[in-house]
Formats: sequence, C-alpha cells, structure tokens
Amino acid sequence: MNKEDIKEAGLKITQPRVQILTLLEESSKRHFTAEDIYQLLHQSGSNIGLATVYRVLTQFETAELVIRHNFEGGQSVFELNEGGHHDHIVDLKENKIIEFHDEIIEQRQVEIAKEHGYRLIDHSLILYGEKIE
Amino acid sequence: MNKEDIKEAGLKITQPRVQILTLLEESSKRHFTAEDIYQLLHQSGSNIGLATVYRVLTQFETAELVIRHNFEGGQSVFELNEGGHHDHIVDLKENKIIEFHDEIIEQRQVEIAKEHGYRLIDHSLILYGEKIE
DNA sequence: CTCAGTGCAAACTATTTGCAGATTT
DNA sequence: AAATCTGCAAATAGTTTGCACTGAG
Repeated sequence: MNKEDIKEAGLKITQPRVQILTLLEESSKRHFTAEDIYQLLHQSGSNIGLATVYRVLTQFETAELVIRHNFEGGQSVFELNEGGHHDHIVDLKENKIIEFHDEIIEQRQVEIAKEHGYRLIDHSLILYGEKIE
Repeated sequence: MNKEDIKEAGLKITQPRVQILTLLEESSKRHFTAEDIYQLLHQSGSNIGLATVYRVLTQFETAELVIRHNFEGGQSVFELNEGGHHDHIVDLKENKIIEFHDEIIEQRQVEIAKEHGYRLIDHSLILYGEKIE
C-alpha cells in the first residue's frame, strides 16, 4: 500500500509525497505532467510547490514507482508504474493517451537489436494517430 | 541538388542555409544536435549564430528536408531526410546511433492503431541498447 | 533533537523571438 | 530598392538547485 512504497524507496512519508502518490493512484486519468499534478493538488487545497512536485516525481522515478515519458511537446509525462509494460497511442486531436501492449512488436525489437549486435535495454514506442470518423 | 531544395522550400539561398545543408549532406555522421552543427560550422570558419542554426533547422523541418528526433537527453537531434523511413537504435554506452527499418513492426503499428480505432499518422520507435561483448 | 524535506526564488538548459543592420533577389 | 534573413541579446519554457525554515521519526 501507498505509504509502504514510499518508505521502501528510503524516503520519509511526507505530505507532498503521499498527496502525489495518492493522486496518481486514485485519479481516473493515468498520465500527468508535473504542472497537472501541481494544479490538481492546489485545487484540493494543497500548497505544494512546483519544485517539490518535480523533486518527488524524480525520486519516484528512481524508485521505479513512476515512469517518465518524453512525448512530443516539451513537458515530461508521468504515469504510475503498475508493473506491466506497455506502449502508447497519442491522440493528436484530443488530449488523450491510449495504452497497448503487443508481443509481436516486443519480440521483433529484441531480434532487431540482436541482429545489429545489441542487447536491448529499453525502448520507446509511441504511435501518433487520430480517431477514425 | 542542394540549393534547389532550399529554393523549393520558398527560402532564399543564403550562406547559413547552404552551410547547414551541405554539412548535413557531406558529413560522415548523420545525426546532429543544433549545437553540433553550430560548433562544426564555426570550426570551418563560419560565424553563424546558434539562433540561426535553430531557425534554419526548424524551416528545414517544415520543408521536410530534415527530421527532428527527441531522443533522451534534452537536445533535439536532426538528420537529413533522404526519403526512406527508418527507426533508431541508440547506443547507451558509445555516442552512436544505428538506423533500421522493419516491415513487421511497421505493419503491426498500423494494425494496432486500427484495432484501437485510430488512423496511424506518425510514430516514434527508439531502441536503447548496448553492444554485445 | 536531528536530518531529510519543503517552499520560494534564483539558476540553468534548450530553444525562440525582437530588432537593427546585412544579404539576397 | 524591397523583402527576407542574420547575429546578437533578451525572452521563454521546462526543470533543477541553493538556502533557510519546517516537519517526520
């Protein structure tokens, strides 16, 4: 649960950290910029600083509680790491992100890396699309 | 040839533009940050400004003479657009980028987008790896 | 009580923009 | 000559850092 994760990361259980982790866990959305989180928490009466949001997200990233994505458009996007790897479809019209996982592609990536003499450490696959109709 | 491309993009054939395009075409490397280009041109005696490098690269990107990538690490990376689409393996140890093209993955991407009700407009696939041995 | 953590403001990095003078056509 | 373009310096956007104070253990 929640606070345990923070403690296991070697971090003190502080208000800002609990607020951010709770937001990530309980929101219906899954993808947030640091600014999003800052805004949402302020709307809930928090007076957290933007710098703290960044600091905590970076710590959570290191602790693998959170994954940071570099989609188009400058801002980093953060999402709770719930274990299962997936890639993303970014909706170019609406502000929406869809997750998917495809074993065929996952496999090919490993093979392609190997064909070029590489061990695959990580990858980033983002599909940009627009809704049909 | 060279200068024609610039003219076709509706741009005047100026020294900075020719210098940049020539560098991109004639260098043995294929991937450059704006800073790289700025440095290399200065080493060749140019006194181009960094702002101009960015301006020209952005214009070239719009004209589809150049492709901009957002790999890890802050800086955008630019490469000459020579038509054939490809993706990249980024060497995490050495400062090296390898290009590849894989039809299986290309196809699956289109299918996956469709399965989710999307028309695939673009995609970004980056494999991060390290040399075996 | 101690040390990690915080908010704020200032710093930083990559990139963009305003402007007066320089170049291209 | 007209319009575009350039270099420079200043502005901007996103993120990080220094510091004195605050709060968790």
